[in-house]
Amino acid sequence: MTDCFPESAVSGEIRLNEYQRAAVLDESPACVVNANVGSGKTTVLIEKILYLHLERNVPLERMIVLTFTNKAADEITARLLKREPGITPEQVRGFGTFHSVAMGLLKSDLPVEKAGWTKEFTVMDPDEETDLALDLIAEHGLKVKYKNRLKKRMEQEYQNWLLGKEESRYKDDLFRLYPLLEEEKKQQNKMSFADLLRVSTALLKNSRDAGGSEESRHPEWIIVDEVQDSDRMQLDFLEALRGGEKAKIFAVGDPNQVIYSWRGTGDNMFFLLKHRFGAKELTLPVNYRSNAAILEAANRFLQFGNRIQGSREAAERITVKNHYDPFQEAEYLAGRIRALHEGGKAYREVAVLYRLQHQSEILLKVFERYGVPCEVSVKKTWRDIPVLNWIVKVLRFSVNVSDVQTAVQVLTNPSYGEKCTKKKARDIVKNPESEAQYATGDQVRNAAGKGGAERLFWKMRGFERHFSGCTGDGMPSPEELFAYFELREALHPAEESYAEDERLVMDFLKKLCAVCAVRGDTAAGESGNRDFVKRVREFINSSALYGMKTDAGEKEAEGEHESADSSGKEEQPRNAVRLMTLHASKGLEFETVFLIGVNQGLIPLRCRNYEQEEEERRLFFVGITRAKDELELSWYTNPDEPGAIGEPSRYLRMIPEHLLKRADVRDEKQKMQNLRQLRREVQEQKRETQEQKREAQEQKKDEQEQLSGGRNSGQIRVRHRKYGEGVLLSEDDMMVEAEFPGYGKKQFLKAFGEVEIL
DNA sequence: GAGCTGTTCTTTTTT
DNA sequence: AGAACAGCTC
Repeated sequence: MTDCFPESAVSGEIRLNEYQRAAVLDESPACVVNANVGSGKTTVLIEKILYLHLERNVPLERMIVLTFTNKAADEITARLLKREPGITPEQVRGFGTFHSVAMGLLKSDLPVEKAGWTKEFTVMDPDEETDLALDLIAEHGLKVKYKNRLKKRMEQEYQNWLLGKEESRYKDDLFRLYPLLEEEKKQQNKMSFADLLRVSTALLKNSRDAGGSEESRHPEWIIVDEVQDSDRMQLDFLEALRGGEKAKIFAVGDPNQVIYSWRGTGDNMFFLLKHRFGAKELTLPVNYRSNAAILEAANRFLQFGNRIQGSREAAERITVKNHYDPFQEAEYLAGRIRALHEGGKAYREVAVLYRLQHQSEILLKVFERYGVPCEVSVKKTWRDIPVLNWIVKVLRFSVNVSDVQTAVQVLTNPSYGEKCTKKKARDIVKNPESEAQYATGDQVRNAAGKGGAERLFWKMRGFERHFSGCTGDGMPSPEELFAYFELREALHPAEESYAEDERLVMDFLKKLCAVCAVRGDTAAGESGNRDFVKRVREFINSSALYGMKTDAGEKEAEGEHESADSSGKEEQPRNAVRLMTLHASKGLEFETVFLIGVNQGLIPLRCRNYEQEEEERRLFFVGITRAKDELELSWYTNPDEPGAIGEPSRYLRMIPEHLLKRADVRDEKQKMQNLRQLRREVQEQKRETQEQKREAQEQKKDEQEQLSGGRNSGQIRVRHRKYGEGVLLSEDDMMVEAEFPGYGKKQFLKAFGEVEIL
């Protein structure tokens, strides 16, 4: 029992401890591995897959490997490929996030028609579902409370609705909205993220109950990473996928790292899964990451399982520092990190963690001033880049002409394409003149005389017809696509941003064409779509789930030009200090970690109930266990945070004194002078962002007004006894809206006769 | 709409 | 604790 894992092809140079080995070799029908923090969880997963594949002759195609995030999915395939370079993409088709695997099943294995969609369905943006819901609320005159928080509400109460509850807890029409929304999504042949899971689960169950399940439909093995992060729907999906007892299930997770239960159900999914599948529980108790002091502290915060065993000798104590306020601390950190760097520490091995997103603002500003390279971990995808967001929508409608919502969004975009009101866009989209003319291509020609909006609409409508013949060598080039949609005009060449927009769009189209071309070569045969349109649809769908990486955000990196050619290669993390929230830090590790703002009222953040407090405690646990060698915790005498008080967090008292090294940083008068200026700047910046937010909100309001009431563009003057003369903005049966210089927009009930139209 | 009172939420984020 | 919203009356 003490010998190492057999040095066969399976283990190669990898050495596993006895617990890891037991997990790899276990073949119970269901097994959950309680993997302590830093215990080599992913290694076990990889070795398990290779063991099953190479030793037990389970084809990779018969395994489903599920992760919660794309990042984790990428890591698994990358590590697998490193061990076994011969593995093809075809073999790991069943590897991915819950959502992408569900989509794969719906596209190629399950009878999605039975649920009301067709195989050509597309995937919705999360925001789009909220927009669609708002349209339906208006259309059907539904009464729904808290409309501005609709997205959150819809997510939260969706489960209840699925469980057959009749009414929302707010006693409004929300539960009448769900069926309407579902019907509309079927009409427009598109699915939300939740639909992908829900519908595939239902269809899997259905096919099993029908008894006509072919063997191939059920995998031999289902392997799940980070199960503690899954929700009820994902558990249902697993159960359906398992198809009774046909597949064996192996799941890895850590109940002590549940930090997202606020968005799912309150239960700890690790134990829920264990009980639901009657799974055998194994543990991985040995931590390979942190030094002895950090682990001993972490053990005080363990909520489930036995203590974490360390693998390293005792070392440095944990530093606890008291700073006057965030500004003073930022300055201290800048100096401290620079010193670390001069001592040979790589910036990328240093992380600053905090509870709230906006705590990064001060750090960013001060670090910049002191020349400490740093990066706030917020990933950029095409969704954050307006022009790409638009072009994706153009393509989305082009490959799914039922998706009228997207068509309207494309046509009404204020920055791209010809300006078009929502009303007009709806007319164009909802009453496409004669289908026969469109079929002959006449519409596109006729539209030449009409507005650009109509032209673009017919281009999108005609996309499938125009490119349907394209296969193999006949694939269109990015330039052809650019020309087809007449993007030169649509992107507004007169605008300052045109050059950049054109570059972004061309890069995107190049990527699209490259992927479409490759897909055909490697995946020939039944699953290889010979048809260009089909491939574009596939690309657009997977990028909806994947949030496709863009190189756009990378340019901001410092003055020095890094490798000019970043094409193809995965973006490499810049050598910079990482700033991130505790949540974002999960799964990462750093040599040196600063955890800031460990004040009562911030860590833990004010809690409503005991469960919330427990989750805050797990969050703190996750934070301190990111550190390998050096951990520094700090609290403020004068925290800026509302709700936080100038006392150390009670979590600091939970760490035994002999593990700590206390050091207070007292104010230095001279530095305070320096900081006053900064403080002013940051406050100004805050005001600015607030203003921007307000403006954005007002713009949204304007759009809505434009939609509801016909806007009067001719300047009609009005008079009011208090506000004087103003301009009429809009008017309907009940209301008059006017703008008065010095008073802004005002609305009046017509019945009161307060305003006189001149 | 304006103005009032009472209620609810505020943070963390992935697909 | 304070903002944002719902629902009421005028």
